[in-house]
Amino acid sequence: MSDTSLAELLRERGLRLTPQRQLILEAVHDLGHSTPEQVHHQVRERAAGVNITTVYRTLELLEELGLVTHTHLSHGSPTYHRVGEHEHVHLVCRSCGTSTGVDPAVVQPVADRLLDTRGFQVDIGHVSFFGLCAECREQS
Amino acid sequence: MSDTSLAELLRERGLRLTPQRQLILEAVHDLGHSTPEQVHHQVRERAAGVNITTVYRTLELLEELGLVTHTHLSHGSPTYHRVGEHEHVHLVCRSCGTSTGVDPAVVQPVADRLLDTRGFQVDIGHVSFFGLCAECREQS
DNA sequence: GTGCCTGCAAACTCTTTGCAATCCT
DNA sequence: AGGATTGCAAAGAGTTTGCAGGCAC
Repeated sequence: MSDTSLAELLRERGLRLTPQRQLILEAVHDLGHSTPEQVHHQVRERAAGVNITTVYRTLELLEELGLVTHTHLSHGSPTYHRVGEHEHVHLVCRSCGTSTGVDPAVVQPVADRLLDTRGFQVDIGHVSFFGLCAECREQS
Repeated sequence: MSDTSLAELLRERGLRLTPQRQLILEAVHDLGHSTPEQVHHQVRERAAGVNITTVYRTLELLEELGLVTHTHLSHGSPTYHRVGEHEHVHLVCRSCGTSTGVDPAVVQPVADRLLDTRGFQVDIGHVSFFGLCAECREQS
């Protein structure tokens, strides 16, 4: 069904449905959150010829279409994930690097307050918190 | 006084106090939040010969010493700022790119809750929210 | 004097761009 | 057929590393 909506969204704009675009969208859905390089790897398991350049261009396109979004976590690379029901807040551990998701409802009160006091509309799907996860806290 | 603590921290580790290190720390303090390149520019106004490499190495060192921290905002480059009283949460507008600071107390309740429910200790000095600022919301 | 630091240049990673060939519609 | 799309290679940002000379201590 995501393929259907992809095809429709593309057609609306006079763009084309290609195997690469289907595979890349599928990879983002399957992987949860992932960097362009991780998406590339995943896609290559199915279709070896797909170029990293195409991954970048397609992720940008999918973002314009509103099918995926990206967030900047700790290091350099952005991570992409699907748009939709499963939006989440990232908890990124600065020690071990792992990233877990929590229900965005947790930050809703803060988002509401910032909208009231500052007029700033927080994008709840893009929130990341850095810090220390439970395991790493125990070790130190 | 920050110079004093810099000197002490360095000496404790057998490291040396150099003009570059003083200038770079000062630049971070003066600039608020800034990228390595911005720090480099600021430092160069006082001492033209300082190399960008040194800026990178020194920022990393200052972070180890606990004098500065960095956050990843929207695009590629990280932004550094001093550690201390003036910690703040960043509100980054995805439309115009501006970044404003708010009192971290705003997210304290969320941080507390995440510590309770997940054991995750949020680093309040590193929080960034993406979204739309008041001005950009009006325009659309 | 010792060895930490710096500057320079080159290497590296991640991402973008130009262009000709290819493929969707 | 016709123009969007891809792959390849090269160019670009941003960052890191190696090494020889210089400087803090």
